[in-house]
Amino acid sequence: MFQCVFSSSVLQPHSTSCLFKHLFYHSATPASQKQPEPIYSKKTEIQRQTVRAHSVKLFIFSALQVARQLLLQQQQQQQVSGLKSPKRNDKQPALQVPVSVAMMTPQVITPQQMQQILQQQVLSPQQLQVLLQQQQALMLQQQLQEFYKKQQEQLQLQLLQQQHAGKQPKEQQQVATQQLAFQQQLLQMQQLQQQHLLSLQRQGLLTIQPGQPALPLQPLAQGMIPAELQQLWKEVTSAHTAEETTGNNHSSLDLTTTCVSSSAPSKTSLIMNPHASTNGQLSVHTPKRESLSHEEHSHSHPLYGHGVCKWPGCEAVCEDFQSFLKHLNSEHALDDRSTAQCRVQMQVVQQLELQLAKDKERLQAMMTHLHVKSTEPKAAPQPLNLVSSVTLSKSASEASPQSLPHTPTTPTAPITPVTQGPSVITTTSMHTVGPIRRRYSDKYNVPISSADIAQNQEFYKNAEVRPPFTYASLIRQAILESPEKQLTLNEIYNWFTRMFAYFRRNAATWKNAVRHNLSLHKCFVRVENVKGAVWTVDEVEFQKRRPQKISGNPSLIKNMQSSHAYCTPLNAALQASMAENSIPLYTTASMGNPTLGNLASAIREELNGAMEHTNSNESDSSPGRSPMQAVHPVHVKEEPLDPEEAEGPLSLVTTANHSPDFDHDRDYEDEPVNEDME
DNA sequence: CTTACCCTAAACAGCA
DNA sequence: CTGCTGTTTAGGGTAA
Repeated sequence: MFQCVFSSSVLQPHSTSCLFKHLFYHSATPASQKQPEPIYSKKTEIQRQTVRAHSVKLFIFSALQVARQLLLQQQQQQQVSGLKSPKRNDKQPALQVPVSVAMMTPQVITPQQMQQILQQQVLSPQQLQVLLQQQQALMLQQQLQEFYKKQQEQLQLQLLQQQHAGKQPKEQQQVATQQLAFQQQLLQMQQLQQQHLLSLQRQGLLTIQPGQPALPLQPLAQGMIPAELQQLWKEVTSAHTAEETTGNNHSSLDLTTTCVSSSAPSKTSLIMNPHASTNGQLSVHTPKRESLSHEEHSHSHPLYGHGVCKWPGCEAVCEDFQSFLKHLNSEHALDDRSTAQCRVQMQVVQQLELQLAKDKERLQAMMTHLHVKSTEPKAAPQPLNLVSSVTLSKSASEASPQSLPHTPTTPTAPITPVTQGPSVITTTSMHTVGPIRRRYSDKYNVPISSADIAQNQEFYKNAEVRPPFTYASLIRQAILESPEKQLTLNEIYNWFTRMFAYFRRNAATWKNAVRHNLSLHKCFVRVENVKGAVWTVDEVEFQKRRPQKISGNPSLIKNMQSSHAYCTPLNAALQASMAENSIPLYTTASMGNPTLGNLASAIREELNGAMEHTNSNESDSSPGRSPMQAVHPVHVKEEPLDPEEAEGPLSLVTTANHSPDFDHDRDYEDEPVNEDME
């Protein structure tokens, strides 16, 4: 698999030729910000620009081709999966959605329509997913075309400027050219990053085949100390704002804006926001495109802009600021819902911060690459083997009133903790384990939910989101995934930390819960072994609990639809927000299917599994209930440092009730976990 | 309102 | 003594 980390992975692994062009593009980018050549004539510069333009052209073209290819693949995929494809259009890939939808969506479905679709549940989750894919593909295409246009304009402008500058003294001209080139390079990077995000997101949608090997992850802030990150961030942001204010290269920025804004609304309103759907407020939808493009009017209040309440998922229209305040106080008072939404937002921020850190590092690598040619072999491939979720804990804005004393024994910056390293390994091993999973899935007739756990493990492995499974089912899953169908307690612990980022902290809490569950539930049998004691699953006993437990599943359905509870909406909203920001859930490369569609389908399948179980008493592996349903006030207490486990603040989910006061400065480094016990 | 389920917390015992 | 493992109890939340 070839994947250039150079922020333009639109090309990703699909085409070698694309990759070559892609690399050509990179190498053809002007090294002007490097040491200026002694004789740096205008001609040379123009030649370079021409070459670059050509490369960009190639790049765009091939990206478009790839986009088409992907669309075709999707179509095939759909056909395989039995979805009806009404027609196929060569020019414009046909939206393979029910006619009612397709008819009103010649191009991009509006948020309202999305919401409507979702509400009416016209589509199955798979169909929704497909729809989303297509929407994204369409948008990508549009954006790429736009990007191409902008690039051309930009280059023309550049050439003009250079011609004009030719009358100036040579030195001045040289400096100006270099500055321009560098600035544009920076801009391009930003654009490419956006492209990259988008493409990653799309890829996340596309790589849903369980057997598909996961791509290696990016390092998050490998080798970068927070200060550096901050500095970099400053640089980037200042550059960005400078460009925005000058408006000089605004054309290039437009794409970025469009990219975000155009992809935002649809997904947002699609997934997010139980609230709006329940309140029926979505009818008054104002496209986020406006509110995102310029923020001038929203200075007064971060939650108010363009006459719309910007509370996540609200979008209620408020005539003026006063009515907004009224609305804010009435609709978003301090209640459970708001608290939950706040938690969601916190997680979103957390994810975004992570993504930001990651992309900053990528940007730096790119800049480094462009500055110093000698490092170029190292720049791209190096990150591939590394994992990113590390700094999740670091930049995490988790709320923990008492977060201080938890600093692990290794408070240093972004190490690649052992917890992470293995996570990559397990990513691949996960897939090798696939057959095993399938085996017992078949064996226990639980292909759906069990597979869901497994599928979405790619997501939970990296996202610090609480898995919506009970401890019991997770333990069972862990044990069943083991070759011997038995695990020691410590191995179970390791499985938890390995498979779920969420369990890389609060060790004392969840470990206690694990032990508690092991002891409490009859389905877990302790077996004395030569080496010690191992835990096994008594499947019969486990099934016995199911009928009782299953009663909780319809509630989950209800939760999903009415969104009263936080658990599922939390995930969905999180996904939505990630999607909204074109964030590929920050480990997209490695995550098989962290997408809305998959999550939705996973949940749906889980529900189906539950329903099936209700009807036929067939076995099922995962309970429908979510631990998140219990949102307890947590009595924060000092946890002893566990040399083996990551210690951190209590999770956002459990602590958010207390304190919206986020501690951004704390290090949440995970401790190395002794994995290789198996 | 009751019941079942789930979660967290915590006390406690046994063992290395 | 400390830490891990395992058991048990208590209490709170959710949902049928």
